[in-house]
This record gives sequence, structure tokens and C-alpha cells, in this order.
Amino acid sequence: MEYIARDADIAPVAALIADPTRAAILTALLDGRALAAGELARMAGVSAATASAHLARLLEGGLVDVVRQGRHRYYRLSGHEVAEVLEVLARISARPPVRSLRQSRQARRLEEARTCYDHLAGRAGVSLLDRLVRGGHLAGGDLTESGERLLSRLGVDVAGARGSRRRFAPECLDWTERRAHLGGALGAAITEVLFERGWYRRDSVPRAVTLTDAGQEGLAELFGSKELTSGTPVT
Amino acid sequence: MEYIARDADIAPVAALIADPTRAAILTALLDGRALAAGELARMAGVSAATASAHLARLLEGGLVDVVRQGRHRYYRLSGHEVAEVLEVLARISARPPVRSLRQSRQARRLEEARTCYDHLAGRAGVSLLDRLVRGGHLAGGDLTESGERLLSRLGVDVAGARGSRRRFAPECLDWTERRAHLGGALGAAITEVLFERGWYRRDSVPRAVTLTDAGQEGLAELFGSKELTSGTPVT
DNA sequence: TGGACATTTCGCTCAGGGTCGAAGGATGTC
DNA sequence: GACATCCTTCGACCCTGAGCGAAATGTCCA
Repeated sequence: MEYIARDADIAPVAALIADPTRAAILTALLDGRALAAGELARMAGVSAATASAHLARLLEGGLVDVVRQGRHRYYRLSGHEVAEVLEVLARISARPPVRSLRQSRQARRLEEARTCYDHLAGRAGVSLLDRLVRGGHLAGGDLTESGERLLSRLGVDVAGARGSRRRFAPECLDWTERRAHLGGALGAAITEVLFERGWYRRDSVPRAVTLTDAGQEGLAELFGSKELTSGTPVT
Repeated sequence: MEYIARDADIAPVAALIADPTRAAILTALLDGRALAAGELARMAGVSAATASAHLARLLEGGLVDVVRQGRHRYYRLSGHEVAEVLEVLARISARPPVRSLRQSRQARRLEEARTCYDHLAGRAGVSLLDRLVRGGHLAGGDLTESGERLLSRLGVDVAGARGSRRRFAPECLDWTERRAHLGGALGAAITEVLFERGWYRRDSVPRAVTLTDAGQEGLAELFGSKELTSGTPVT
């Protein structure tokens, strides 16, 4: 008597991620932006022809979407579920050894503050969640009344996030900090505002972001300066 | 100027999952039990030699552990992180079409109640989380006082779960229900007690479990019979 | 219309790895 | 001690798929 696997067919999707070049492409797209095919080829260190073949397979497999704009084709991850797979995989994968000083600096920036697809991660992300919870703004996986007020004042589209089919405010485990930061629709909505306001800015290192002076002031005012200093050290 | 990927090396791990036979083996181990090499070969539909080669690679890659017992070698997933990867992957993978009536029955049982590595999932898992939250036993990702009382009465080792390095009570998204059930250390501890008490029993279908009469009574008493009838339909 | 650029398609080469049967170890049983 | 059982190793086979250069397609600009 044979068993028949009634589970989802995970092997084909895993095979798409299993090639080093495709993994590099997917990782490059992990910050949520759409990148041109040529740029992805350069980042992955292969010829344009090779990258094109890989992108065609990723498209066929539904892991990426494409937007045609003139003679460019911009590729991006097809959704946050794909980003989640990459994050979870990273958690059980070996981190390659640091070779140069430059790499070590890049690594430190990523640990400090980065985007996890479309929401804030790293020490900054963990600290943000901490402040929301400690301040009584977030409890039970949902915003409290004070949380609603706080985020409305900030300009976050809470109603829109609530209406999304995506989970509202799930914890997302950080693969550098080993602690949770805020993910889901709410995490994305907050992060969007942080960029709009210029409180965080993209770094030259792919997924890294940096806190601006305006952001430092803004966050201090938002949470009260006491909260800031008593929070996780943000140097 | 080349970018250097500072991220974890996800391709090798993905490659381990990318082979259909290895994926079948890993899926067979997804219920947390340890299975003998020969049994895994039979389940995956390959010769003993082939399965042995695959198991050696999975072992080398750290995805499984092995326990030698006499002339048998029992393999199991090396930890819940591996199970999580498989679950997340299943979420974005196509489910193969149902071919036979028998398969359709199996599928229905898995949707009703199954284990997600070491905690309860499916409609039963979602319903359990619902009742805990609605009853005010679980809030803000932690047990309330009433929750502590309730689970202590049931015999759940809450302190032990809290001491674990694993996250305490994270929500785990169900790939059949598209809603959350209770995972983490607490989810595992509760599920352990449910089996010990004989309230749930393993089914003949690999990861499926069934609610026993004792379980039906026990749960009704635990949550109050009103809660049971007003909960998610459990037919 | 012609030329520059971005991307894909084509044709080809080549390495890696999945598969099995048979043989070799290791362990328990009589 | 001889045999059966469980598992791994070995040798051989075959096929998928990653890679590149060159040419074709499509798009923008003058």
C-alpha cells in the first residue's frame, strides 16, 4: 500500500530558489523594488542572456512579476509571501564568512536597520515593535485605542491595512536579531510613512536603510523622549 | 562596482528541498516522528539505495537528524525551523490536482485536523486559537491570568514552554484555512497534552489526527459547552 | 529612416546529480 | 556460528539544466 503525498508540491518552487544565480536575483529583489533585467544580470554576475533565461523561469513559476516600461523590463517579487519564504530559508542557512572590511561594514548596516521586503527590520525594526508594545499601543496582535490615535496622527492608513487580505500585525522573526519585529499589512503601512516623511532613507547597500536626523526627532517626539532613551540601544 | 550579497546562502538549502524525492521524504517527516530509512524509501517510491543517498545529503545539510537503533536508522527533521520552511514553501506552491476519491477523503481529513510539525493545525487548530482568544485566555501574544489557570489545570507545562528558546506563542498561518493557528513552544506543549490525554489520536493518513469522544467532552468542559457550539463548525 | 541600447531567442557545450542493481557492512535471531 | 534483515557504498547509466556568444526582436532618439 503506497502513501500518496497530498501535500502541496514544494519541490518545483524550491528548485527555482535552488540555483545560486536565481537566489542572488531573488535576494536582490528582496527590498521590494523593481529592478531592470540588465541590472539583475550585473548584480548576479552573469551575462544578460543567462539572467534572461532565469527571469523567464521565475516568471513562469510565479515568483516574480514583470513591468514593461519602454525598452526596459522591471522585475519584482510577486508578493510578500515570496519574501517570507526567502526570509525563513535564510534562518536555517549558513551565512557566508565575512571576507573584507567593506563586507563587514555592510553587514553591520544591515543588522542595524534594513527592510524585510516592505517593512522595517534589524535592530530598528525590533526596537519599533518594542516601543509600540511597551507604550501600550499594540496588544494581542491588534492596535489599542492609543495605538490607533498614535498612527493616525502619524498619517498611517490603518483602515487600508485592516482591509487588506494580508495578516494585519503579525510578528516577523528577525534573522539577525533572533527577536520579532512588526510585519504584515500594518508593518508595511508604517514603513511606507517612515519613508514618505523622510525619517528613514535607503542606503547604498541594497536593503539597508538609515535613520535621518528628522527621523530621530520625529520618533522621539512620537514616543516621548523618555521612551527613546530607554528603548533598545540605537547607535 | 559589484554588489556582494551579504545575505545568508539560501541556495544550498533550497537545493536540498528541490528534488521531488527529498521533498517527499521531508514531507513524510513533517509530523515530527522519526521514521526508518526503508520506510521513507517506500513512502517516496524509490529504491533503498536512492533513499539512502538522499538521506545522507539531508543529514550533511543539517535538515535531518539520525538515531541509530539496532539495525534500523531512524531519521527525523532536525528542528521546528525546518518544518517552518516546508510550511511556508507549501503556501506558495501549487496543490496537485485530486485524482481519486481516496485522495479526496485524505485531503478532507488533513483540512479538518492535522499536526503542523508539533502543534495542532487545520480547522481544529484554528478553532483552538479562536477559543483561547475569545475566552480572553490569550492576548498580546501571551497568556492572560485566566489562560495560565486554564492550561495549568489541563496539565500543560507553561513554564517549560516559556523557558524554551523558541518563540512562545506565535501565530502560524494555516495553508489550508488561510487563518492563523497557535504555534511555537506553547502550541507544541498544548498539543502534547492533547495526545497524552487521548483527546486527539493519530490517523492512518500521515499527518492527520482525529478528535476522540473523550476529547470532545474534555474540550467542551474546558471551554464551557456554550463556547463549543458557538465556535467554528467542527463536524 | 538609421543607429544605439535593452532584452530575448537560438544553438551549442559541458558538468552535476538522480537512478538502479549488485555487493559490502552491520546488527539481531535462531 | 549461520542466516536474515536493514542500510550503505560502488559502479554505471542517462538526462536535466546552467552557461555563453551570436543573432533576432523591440524600443527610443535623432
